[in-house]
Parts: sequence; structure tokens; C-alpha cells
Amino acid sequence: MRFIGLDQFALFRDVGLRGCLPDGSEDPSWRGRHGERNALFAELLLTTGMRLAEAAHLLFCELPSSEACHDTDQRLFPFRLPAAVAKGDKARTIRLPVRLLRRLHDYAALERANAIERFAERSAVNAKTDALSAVEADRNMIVIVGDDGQRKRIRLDLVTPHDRRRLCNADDMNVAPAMLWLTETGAVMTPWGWAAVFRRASKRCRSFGIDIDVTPHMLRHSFAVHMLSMLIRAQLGMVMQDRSGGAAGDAAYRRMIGDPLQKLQRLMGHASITSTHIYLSSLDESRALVDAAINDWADALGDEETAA
DNA sequence: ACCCGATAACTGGGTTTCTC
DNA sequence: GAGAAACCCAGTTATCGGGT
Repeated sequence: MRFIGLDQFALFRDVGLRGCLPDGSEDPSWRGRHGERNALFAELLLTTGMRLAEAAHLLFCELPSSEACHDTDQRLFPFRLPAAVAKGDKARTIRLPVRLLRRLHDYAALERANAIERFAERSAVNAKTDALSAVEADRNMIVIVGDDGQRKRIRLDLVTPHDRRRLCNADDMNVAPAMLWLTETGAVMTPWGWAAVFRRASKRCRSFGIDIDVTPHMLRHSFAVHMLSMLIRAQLGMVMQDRSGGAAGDAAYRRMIGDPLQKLQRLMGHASITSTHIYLSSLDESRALVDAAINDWADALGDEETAA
């Protein structure tokens, strides 16, 4: 398993995906056209820990509304990841940073809207016999018209990735793809399309001597390792409080390791806790995090002994 | 802890699309 | 038209979950 630090991610995002030079300045020779879209997708993977296929198959209508994310003073927005796109059909709730959600709506209002326009202009080329036309759609369900002309209501969390790629929003005037992530011609960005984006970005980084090879799944691993270290640190703080309050004991120690792992298991959508355990060994690789936690722990114990 | 099958992710190579 | 970026497909590899 491989993961990257936040500094390395920033380099990958800015140099590889956005086409900047390593010093952060603009690269006039950069020809990429989707730098912001690609950087946003990478940040989505890193900040939520979603699998590539999960993030790639989100529908625009599933996103919390633009108004909702502007009205809230919360930093994170709970988002129910649909069962049909999650591995093993297991829906789970992830936390979407509101800052990112606003940028997703910005992307939808500009780049995605342009792509849909291109799609409409090329409607003769894009006409697909297997398209699934939704005449109504909201965050929970769509209404499609079947071959027999009957309207059918379908829950969005039951729409498979294959059908999501076919799904279009249709009214009397236009047909527009329903997926969130689109290519510049309005086609659906597939998981293998994203894999290629990451490959090119890594190659560009290496051309500047930045020795990284980032894949979408690496960002999920990175999310897990960072989240676990932060959960353990937060838990260490709670254990300190327990000890100072005189309620030390096995329960506190169990919580120190057990709770963060269980929280991470839920966030990652692992069916088995053994899959989550692999990130403990990754923490060993990231010695600085472990050392910092141990130092905190040692300092606290030292304080107690001095007091005694 | 290990093994195995199912599924997801990655890669290489080819094609298409776009900009200059 | 050339070159770069974007996209797609098929084969391979890695991950994950469940059973023992």
C-alpha cells in the first residue's frame, strides 16, 4: 500500500494536474484544459476517502444544493454515498467539506455547463440508443419513461454505475448527461479516464524531477492514514482527560485504539475491521506521526510522575 | 493467519479530439 | 498537419471480504 503526504499531494495537484511550475508560477507551455476539474476530483478523493468508482459515478442531482452549502455555517456536510455505487452495495455516510462542495457547484456552473452545451451541439453524434432518459430528478429519485411509455419512479441509490453512465436529464428541449463529472464534449468521465488523468499528471511531475507516482487509490489510502493518525491523536486527548479525572482504566485504553479504527472503518466503507487494520502498519511507516503521539503520551506521563 | 474468489484499480497501447 | 491532451479498451495486478 502506498500513500502520500499533504506536501506531496499539493505538488502533485499544482504541478501535475493544474499545470503549474514547481515554484507555483504559471507554465506557458502547459496545454491541459481541465486542470481545475482534475484538481477538484483529486481533492474530493483525498478529503473523503472515496473509491475511484464511487466518486466517478456521482450524479449532479445527488449533490447537496448550492443554497444548502451556502446557508450552513458547518465546515462538513454529511453526504449519503448511494449503495449502488459503493463497493458491496453498502451505503455509507461520508463528510463532504463545504468548501469543496461550493467548488463542485462552481465547476458545475461553468465547466460542466459548457460541456453540456457542447453535448447539445453534438446531439447527432452523441445520440445513444441505450440512453436512459429521466424526465424528473432530485436528490433521492428519478422518473424515467419506459419503452411502453409508462413513467417509472426509481430510487437513486438503486441506480447502478452502468445505468448512471447512461442516464440523461431530458426535457422538451434538451438532453443532458446526469453524471457530475463530464469530459469537455459532455461525455461521461469514466474510472479509466480518471486513471489516465492521474497517470499523465504523475508523468508531468516526474518530468520536473518530482519523484511521485500518484493513483486515485493512493489518495484513499492517504485519507485513511491521515484520518487514523488524527483520530488517535484526538483519542489520546480524551484518554488524558479520563486519567486526570480519575477514570483511568481498560475502557480508556480500548477507546484509544479501538474507537478510531471503528470510526475509520465506517468512513472507508470496509465490511471487515481486518481491512482497516492494514492502516495501522502504515502508521508504522509514517514514524513521525507515531513519534509525535508517543511524545505527547510520554510528556503527559512525565507530568504525572513529577506531580506524584 | 492464511487462502481464494470476486471485484476494483492500474497499465499499455491505440484512437480521437483539440490547440497552435 | 503536428504534437499534446483526452479518451477508451483489454489484459494484468491489487484490494477486499469471507471462509477455514
